[in-house]
Amino acid sequence: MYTTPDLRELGGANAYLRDCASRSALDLLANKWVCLVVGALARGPMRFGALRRLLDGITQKMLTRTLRDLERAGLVDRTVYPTTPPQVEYSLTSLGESVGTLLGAIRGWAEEHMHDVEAARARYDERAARPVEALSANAPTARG
Amino acid sequence: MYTTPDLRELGGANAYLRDCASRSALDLLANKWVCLVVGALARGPMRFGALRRLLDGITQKMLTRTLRDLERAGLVDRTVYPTTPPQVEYSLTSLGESVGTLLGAIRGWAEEHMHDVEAARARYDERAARPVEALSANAPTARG
DNA sequence: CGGCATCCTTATGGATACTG
DNA sequence: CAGTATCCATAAGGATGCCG
Repeated sequence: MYTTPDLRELGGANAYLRDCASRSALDLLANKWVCLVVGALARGPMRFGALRRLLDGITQKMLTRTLRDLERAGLVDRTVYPTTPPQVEYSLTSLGESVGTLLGAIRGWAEEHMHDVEAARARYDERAARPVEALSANAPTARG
Repeated sequence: MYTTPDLRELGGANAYLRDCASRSALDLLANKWVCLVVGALARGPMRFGALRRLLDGITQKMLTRTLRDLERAGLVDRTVYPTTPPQVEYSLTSLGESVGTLLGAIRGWAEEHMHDVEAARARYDERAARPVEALSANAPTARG
Protein backbone atom coordinates (compact mmCIF):
# COMPACT_ATOMS: atom_id res chain seq x y z
CA MET A 1 0.00 0.00 0.00
CA TYR A 2 0.97 3.58 -0.40
CA THR A 3 1.96 5.60 2.64
CA THR A 4 0.77 9.12 3.12
CA PRO A 5 3.55 11.66 3.63
CA ASP A 6 3.74 12.78 7.21
CA LEU A 7 3.43 16.51 7.24
CA ARG A 8 4.14 16.77 10.93
CA GLU A 9 7.82 16.20 10.29
CA LEU A 10 7.89 19.48 8.47
CA GLY A 11 6.93 21.50 11.49
CA GLY A 12 4.03 23.87 11.32
CA ALA A 13 5.96 26.87 10.16
CA ASN A 14 6.94 26.03 6.59
CA ALA A 15 8.99 29.19 6.84
CA TYR A 16 11.64 28.00 4.44
CA LEU A 17 9.17 28.13 1.62
CA ARG A 18 7.77 31.54 2.24
CA ASP A 19 10.85 33.46 3.21
CA CYS A 20 13.88 32.21 1.34
CA ALA A 21 16.67 34.20 -0.24
CA SER A 22 16.04 32.41 -3.50
CA ARG A 23 12.54 33.81 -3.54
CA SER A 24 13.88 37.35 -3.19
CA ALA A 25 16.51 36.71 -5.81
CA LEU A 26 13.87 35.42 -8.20
CA ASP A 27 11.71 38.45 -7.51
CA LEU A 28 14.65 40.48 -8.73
CA LEU A 29 16.03 38.34 -11.54
CA ALA A 30 13.05 36.39 -12.78
CA ASN A 31 12.13 39.22 -15.06
CA LYS A 32 11.60 39.20 -18.77
CA TRP A 33 13.87 42.17 -19.38
CA VAL A 34 16.30 42.04 -16.50
CA CYS A 35 18.27 39.12 -17.90
CA LEU A 36 18.41 40.77 -21.30
CA VAL A 37 19.63 44.09 -19.94
CA VAL A 38 22.21 42.46 -17.70
CA GLY A 39 23.29 40.23 -20.56
CA ALA A 40 23.67 43.23 -22.83
CA LEU A 41 25.62 45.22 -20.25
CA ALA A 42 27.86 42.22 -19.59
CA ARG A 43 29.48 43.12 -22.91
CA GLY A 44 30.39 46.55 -21.66
CA PRO A 45 28.89 49.92 -20.74
CA MET A 46 26.10 51.09 -22.97
CA ARG A 47 23.97 54.16 -23.40
CA PHE A 48 20.21 54.26 -23.01
CA GLY A 49 19.46 54.60 -26.68
CA ALA A 50 21.89 51.86 -27.62
CA LEU A 51 20.19 49.52 -25.17
CA ARG A 52 16.78 50.42 -26.52
CA ARG A 53 17.87 49.65 -30.06
CA LEU A 54 19.67 46.47 -29.07
CA LEU A 55 16.78 45.09 -27.05
CA ASP A 56 14.46 45.47 -29.97
CA GLY A 57 10.93 45.13 -28.74
CA ILE A 58 11.42 46.70 -25.34
CA THR A 59 9.46 49.84 -24.70
CA GLN A 60 11.04 52.94 -23.27
CA LYS A 61 8.90 52.55 -20.20
CA MET A 62 10.06 49.03 -19.44
CA LEU A 63 13.70 49.83 -20.19
CA THR A 64 13.60 52.77 -17.83
CA ARG A 65 11.87 50.79 -15.13
CA THR A 66 14.24 47.84 -15.53
CA LEU A 67 17.32 50.06 -15.35
CA ARG A 68 15.96 51.84 -12.25
CA ASP A 69 15.33 48.51 -10.55
CA LEU A 70 18.80 47.28 -11.42
CA GLU A 71 20.40 50.52 -10.31
CA ARG A 72 18.49 50.42 -7.03
CA ALA A 73 19.51 46.80 -6.48
CA GLY A 74 23.14 47.77 -6.97
CA LEU A 75 23.62 45.71 -10.12
CA VAL A 76 23.97 48.65 -12.48
CA ASP A 77 25.76 51.98 -12.33
CA ARG A 78 24.20 55.01 -13.98
CA THR A 79 26.48 57.79 -15.13
CA VAL A 80 25.25 61.06 -16.57
CA TYR A 81 27.51 63.06 -18.85
CA PRO A 82 26.15 66.61 -18.76
CA THR A 83 26.51 67.24 -22.46
CA THR A 84 23.91 68.56 -24.87
CA PRO A 85 22.12 66.42 -25.68
CA PRO A 86 22.65 64.53 -22.45
CA GLN A 87 24.34 61.15 -22.43
CA VAL A 88 23.48 58.53 -19.84
CA GLU A 89 25.66 55.48 -19.68
CA TYR A 90 24.85 52.26 -17.89
CA SER A 91 27.34 49.64 -16.74
CA LEU A 92 27.40 46.59 -14.52
CA THR A 93 28.73 46.84 -11.00
CA SER A 94 30.79 43.95 -9.65
CA LEU A 95 27.59 42.70 -8.09
CA GLY A 96 25.96 42.93 -11.48
CA GLU A 97 28.78 40.96 -13.00
CA SER A 98 28.17 38.20 -10.49
CA VAL A 99 24.61 38.12 -11.72
CA GLY A 100 25.97 37.80 -15.22
CA THR A 101 27.79 34.71 -14.05
CA LEU A 102 24.57 33.33 -12.65
CA LEU A 103 22.74 34.08 -15.86
CA GLY A 104 25.51 32.18 -17.56
CA ALA A 105 24.66 29.17 -15.42
CA ILE A 106 21.02 29.53 -16.36
CA ARG A 107 21.97 29.83 -20.00
CA GLY A 108 24.10 26.73 -19.64
CA TRP A 109 21.17 24.78 -18.24
CA ALA A 110 18.88 26.21 -20.90
CA GLU A 111 21.13 25.27 -23.77
CA GLU A 112 21.61 21.82 -22.31
CA HIS A 113 18.04 21.01 -21.41
CA MET A 114 15.54 23.29 -23.10
CA HIS A 115 15.27 21.08 -26.17
CA ASP A 116 14.28 18.28 -23.82
CA VAL A 117 11.62 20.55 -22.43
CA GLU A 118 10.39 21.38 -25.91
CA ALA A 119 10.27 17.70 -26.79
CA ALA A 120 8.37 16.92 -23.62
CA ARG A 121 5.87 19.63 -24.39
CA ALA A 122 5.38 18.35 -27.92
CA ARG A 123 4.77 14.84 -26.59
CA TYR A 124 2.38 16.16 -23.97
CA ASP A 125 0.41 18.18 -26.50
CA GLU A 126 0.21 15.35 -28.97
CA ARG A 127 -0.94 13.02 -26.24
CA ALA A 128 -3.58 15.53 -25.24
CA ALA A 129 -4.71 15.83 -28.84
CA ARG A 130 -5.32 12.09 -29.25
CA PRO A 131 -8.65 11.19 -27.60
CA VAL A 132 -7.87 7.88 -25.91
CA GLU A 133 -4.42 6.47 -26.28
CA ALA A 134 -3.80 2.77 -25.98
CA LEU A 135 -3.29 2.84 -22.25
CA SER A 136 -2.37 -0.40 -20.60
CA ALA A 137 -5.29 -1.30 -18.43
CA ASN A 138 -3.19 -1.96 -15.36
CA ALA A 139 -2.80 0.56 -12.60
CA PRO A 140 -1.08 2.81 -11.85
CA THR A 141 -1.12 4.87 -14.98
CA ALA A 142 -0.15 8.41 -15.77
CA ARG A 143 -2.92 10.66 -17.06
CA GLY A 144 -5.64 8.30 -15.98
CA MET B 1 15.95 25.52 -32.50
CA TYR B 2 17.29 28.34 -30.40
CA THR B 3 19.75 30.85 -31.74
CA THR B 4 23.12 30.64 -30.17
CA PRO B 5 23.80 33.80 -28.24
CA ASP B 6 26.91 35.43 -29.58
CA LEU B 7 27.11 38.60 -27.60
CA ARG B 8 30.05 39.91 -29.57
CA GLU B 9 28.06 40.09 -32.78
CA LEU B 10 25.82 43.09 -32.93
CA GLY B 11 24.56 42.40 -36.41
CA GLY B 12 21.23 44.05 -37.00
CA ALA B 13 19.17 40.98 -36.22
CA ASN B 14 19.49 40.96 -32.44
CA ALA B 15 17.96 37.52 -32.70
CA TYR B 16 19.80 36.29 -29.67
CA LEU B 17 17.84 38.65 -27.54
CA ARG B 18 14.41 37.74 -28.76
CA ASP B 19 14.72 34.02 -29.18
CA CYS B 20 17.32 32.62 -26.83
CA ALA B 21 17.17 29.45 -24.81
CA SER B 22 17.72 31.42 -21.62
CA ARG B 23 14.63 33.45 -22.33
CA SER B 24 12.56 30.32 -22.78
CA ALA B 25 14.06 28.81 -19.66
CA LEU B 26 13.17 31.89 -17.70
CA ASP B 27 9.66 31.84 -19.12
CA LEU B 28 9.40 28.40 -17.60
CA LEU B 29 11.32 28.79 -14.35
CA ALA B 30 10.94 32.45 -13.48
CA ASN B 31 7.68 31.75 -11.74
CA LYS B 32 6.66 32.49 -8.22
CA TRP B 33 5.43 28.98 -7.54
CA VAL B 34 7.51 26.87 -9.87
CA CYS B 35 10.65 27.14 -7.77
CA LEU B 36 8.70 26.32 -4.63
CA VAL B 37 7.00 23.29 -6.12
CA VAL B 38 10.23 21.98 -7.60
CA GLY B 39 12.01 22.67 -4.34
CA ALA B 40 9.35 20.79 -2.43
CA LEU B 41 9.39 17.82 -4.79
CA ALA B 42 13.18 17.74 -4.63
CA ARG B 43 12.68 16.25 -1.16
CA GLY B 44 10.74 13.38 -2.63
CA PRO B 45 7.40 12.48 -4.23
CA MET B 46 4.41 14.21 -2.77
CA ARG B 47 0.67 14.13 -3.17
CA PHE B 48 -1.46 17.05 -4.27
CA GLY B 49 -2.95 17.78 -0.88
CA ALA B 50 0.41 17.52 0.82
CA LEU B 51 1.86 20.05 -1.59
CA ARG B 52 -1.07 22.36 -1.04
CA ARG B 53 -0.63 22.24 2.73
CA LEU B 54 3.15 22.54 2.49
CA LEU B 55 3.10 25.52 0.16
CA ASP B 56 0.91 27.43 2.53
CA GLY B 57 -0.53 30.37 0.69
CA ILE B 58 -0.81 28.78 -2.73
CA THR B 59 -4.31 28.43 -4.09
CA GLN B 60 -5.57 25.20 -5.54
CA LYS B 61 -5.83 26.89 -8.89
CA MET B 62 -2.22 27.96 -9.00
CA LEU B 63 -0.96 24.65 -7.69
CA THR B 64 -2.87 22.79 -10.37
CA ARG B 65 -1.68 25.12 -13.09
CA THR B 66 1.90 25.00 -11.89
CA LEU B 67 1.90 21.21 -11.74
CA ARG B 68 0.35 20.98 -15.21
CA ASP B 69 3.02 23.30 -16.62
CA LEU B 70 5.77 21.32 -14.96
CA GLU B 71 4.31 18.02 -16.12
CA ARG B 72 3.99 19.32 -19.67
CA ALA B 73 7.57 20.58 -19.58
CA GLY B 74 8.74 17.16 -18.51
CA LEU B 75 10.01 18.25 -15.12
CA VAL B 76 7.37 16.46 -13.09
CA ASP B 77 5.74 13.05 -13.31
CA ARG B 78 2.10 12.63 -12.38
CA THR B 79 0.94 9.26 -11.19
CA VAL B 80 -2.68 8.44 -10.44
CA TYR B 81 -3.50 5.65 -8.06
CA PRO B 82 -7.07 4.62 -8.87
CA THR B 83 -8.16 4.25 -5.28
CA THR B 84 -11.18 5.74 -3.59
CA PRO B 85 -10.66 8.46 -2.85
CA PRO B 86 -8.15 8.93 -5.66
CA GLN B 87 -4.51 9.60 -4.91
CA VAL B 88 -2.32 11.61 -7.26
CA GLU B 89 1.38 11.66 -6.63
CA TYR B 90 3.86 14.09 -8.12
CA SER B 91 7.58 13.53 -8.41
CA LEU B 92 10.52 15.11 -10.18
CA THR B 93 11.81 13.58 -13.39
CA SER B 94 15.55 13.50 -13.97
CA LEU B 95 15.06 16.67 -15.96
CA GLY B 96 13.26 18.16 -13.00
CA GLU B 97 16.10 17.17 -10.75
CA SER B 98 18.51 19.04 -13.00
CA VAL B 99 16.32 22.09 -12.45
CA GLY B 100 16.62 21.49 -8.76
CA THR B 101 20.38 21.71 -9.21
CA LEU B 102 19.97 24.98 -11.04
CA LEU B 103 17.72 26.33 -8.33
CA GLY B 104 20.50 25.36 -5.94
CA ALA B 105 22.88 27.58 -7.92
CA ILE B 106 20.41 30.42 -7.73
CA ARG B 107 20.01 29.85 -4.02
CA GLY B 108 23.78 29.91 -3.66
CA TRP B 109 23.99 33.25 -5.41
CA ALA B 110 21.05 34.54 -3.41
CA GLU B 111 22.53 33.59 -0.07
CA GLU B 112 25.85 35.07 -1.07
CA HIS B 113 24.69 38.34 -2.59
CA MET B 114 21.12 39.20 -1.64
CA HIS B 115 22.16 41.06 1.47
CA ASP B 116 24.32 43.24 -0.79
CA VAL B 117 21.26 43.87 -2.88
CA GLU B 118 19.23 44.77 0.18
CA ALA B 119 21.95 47.14 1.35
CA ALA B 120 22.13 48.76 -2.06
CA ARG B 121 18.40 49.27 -2.06
CA ALA B 122 18.49 50.83 1.39
CA ARG B 123 21.23 53.21 0.28
CA TYR B 124 19.33 54.06 -2.88
CA ASP B 125 16.13 54.77 -1.00
CA GLU B 126 17.84 56.88 1.61
CA ARG B 127 19.61 58.83 -1.09
CA ALA B 128 16.30 59.37 -2.84
CA ALA B 129 14.74 60.56 0.40
CA ARG B 130 17.36 63.26 0.98
CA PRO B 131 16.59 66.29 -1.22
CA VAL B 132 19.98 67.37 -2.53
CA GLU B 133 23.02 65.43 -1.45
CA ALA B 134 26.45 67.04 -1.32
CA LEU B 135 27.41 66.12 -4.84
CA SER B 136 30.90 66.97 -5.96
CA ALA B 137 30.55 69.56 -8.64
CA ASN B 138 32.77 67.75 -11.09
CA ALA B 139 31.34 65.77 -13.96
CA PRO B 140 30.48 63.01 -14.50
CA THR B 141 28.20 62.34 -11.57
CA ALA B 142 25.70 59.63 -10.86
CA ARG B 143 22.09 60.73 -10.44
CA GLY B 144 22.72 64.10 -12.01
C1' DC C 1 18.70 62.19 -25.85
C1' DG C 2 16.74 60.38 -21.95
C1' DG C 3 13.41 60.42 -19.61
C1' DC C 4 8.30 61.07 -16.92
C1' DA C 5 3.07 61.01 -16.93
C1' DT C 6 -1.15 59.22 -18.57
C1' DC C 7 -4.41 56.17 -20.58
C1' DC C 8 -5.80 51.70 -21.64
C1' DT C 9 -5.49 46.74 -22.77
C1' DT C 10 -4.22 42.35 -21.28
C1' DA C 11 -2.23 38.97 -18.18
C1' DT C 12 -2.03 37.18 -13.49
C1' DG C 13 -3.93 35.28 -9.74
C1' DG C 14 -7.32 34.92 -5.75
C1' DA C 15 -12.18 33.45 -4.13
C1' DT C 16 -15.94 30.63 -4.74
C1' DA C 17 -18.82 26.87 -6.25
C1' DC C 18 -19.32 22.44 -8.20
C1' DT C 19 -17.81 17.38 -9.77
C1' DG C 20 -16.07 12.32 -10.28
C1' DC D 1 -9.09 13.75 -2.72
C1' DA D 2 -8.06 16.04 -6.65
C1' DG D 3 -9.44 18.46 -9.46
C1' DT D 4 -12.61 21.89 -13.22
C1' DA D 5 -15.15 26.16 -14.13
C1' DT D 6 -16.40 30.86 -13.28
C1' DC D 7 -16.17 35.45 -11.73
C1' DC D 8 -13.58 39.32 -10.41
C1' DA D 9 -9.67 42.42 -8.52
C1' DT D 10 -5.23 43.83 -9.31
C1' DA D 11 -0.91 44.39 -11.63
C1' DA D 12 2.00 44.12 -15.65
C1' DG D 13 2.94 46.18 -19.68
C1' DG D 14 2.24 48.77 -24.33
C1' DA D 15 0.96 53.35 -26.80
C1' DT D 16 1.11 58.01 -26.77
C1' DG D 17 2.33 62.74 -25.62
C1' DC D 18 5.21 66.14 -23.31
C1' DC D 19 9.57 68.01 -21.17
C1' DG D 20 14.62 69.55 -19.78
